[in-house]
Amino acid sequence: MRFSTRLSDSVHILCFIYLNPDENLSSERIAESVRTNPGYVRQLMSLLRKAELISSTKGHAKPMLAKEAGEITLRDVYRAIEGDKPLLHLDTHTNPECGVGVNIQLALQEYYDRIQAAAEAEMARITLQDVLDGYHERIKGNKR
Amino acid sequence: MRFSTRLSDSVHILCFIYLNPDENLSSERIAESVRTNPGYVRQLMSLLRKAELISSTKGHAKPMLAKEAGEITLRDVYRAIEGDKPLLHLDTHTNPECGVGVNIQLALQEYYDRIQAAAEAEMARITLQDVLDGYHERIKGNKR
DNA sequence: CCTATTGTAATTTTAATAATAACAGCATAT
DNA sequence: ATATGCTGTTATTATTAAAATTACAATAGG
Repeated sequence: MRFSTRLSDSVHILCFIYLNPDENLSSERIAESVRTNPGYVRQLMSLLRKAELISSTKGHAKPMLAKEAGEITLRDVYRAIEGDKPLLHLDTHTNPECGVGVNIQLALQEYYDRIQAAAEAEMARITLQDVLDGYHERIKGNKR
Repeated sequence: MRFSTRLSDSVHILCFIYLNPDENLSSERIAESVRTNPGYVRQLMSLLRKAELISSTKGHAKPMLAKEAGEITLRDVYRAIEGDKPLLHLDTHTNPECGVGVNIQLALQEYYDRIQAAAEAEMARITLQDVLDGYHERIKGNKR
């Protein structure tokens, strides 16, 4: 497959909502910024809404963050979008007649869980506000 | 794309080499255990050899670990196989006319780097020996 | 009522990965 | 030395998850 940009796109959407609180924010307008199509934006927003990170109502183009930007972490967004899908994947298709493969993979799971936990712990330390701060610094820098 | 099992398969290969030090270990024999084809096994082994994790010679079916199992970390394997490819990917295809997208993505990079570093730091704490220990415990457990 | 938009699902296209195939070159045995 | 088996490498094809696209019922607001 192509590799996933869903987390990046979701953060983009959240920032875009934060940065445009008053305007009419249709999925089409957001899609223009992400350079994708409104359907994809609405799919991601649907997941963000189910995770209670944004609020939005059918027919009304005014999505809003449901929490402060400082209260939304990258882990919240990751879990909203990816659910339990991990960063690393076992090969679950090894030869079952050769016990080595199966048991190595099962042993690996335990360590992959640790790696996943370390990554998610770091995600939990990063908020949408941090990303927005980085964004604003960049904007300032460009104006110099 | 389908998601990558290259790291898992590479660990499998390394363990298989460790566990079968004397036998004739052709890529075909390893491929049977991974349930894949010899060409794929040789591709991964080529990367492992370039990273000096194994040694092998053309025409001679006797690959060997180039280091102690306790000296090979998951980060070594990950970097051998994936190089600089990260776990999380920016969307580098946002609308350049809308500065928001571009700058949000650039701001994100800094935080993705932190997440990648956290994940790799945990990988660096896990050795092939750890995985082998987990494997042996599992084998023992099954015999009970 | 009419228009714009959401929320959702179904289908198609794209692209990274794994599978497959092919072959020159080396090692070992006979 | 010759034959056989295997490696190392490259090229091509198939597979499959992600993104793009399409469609439409349902709601908000004028």
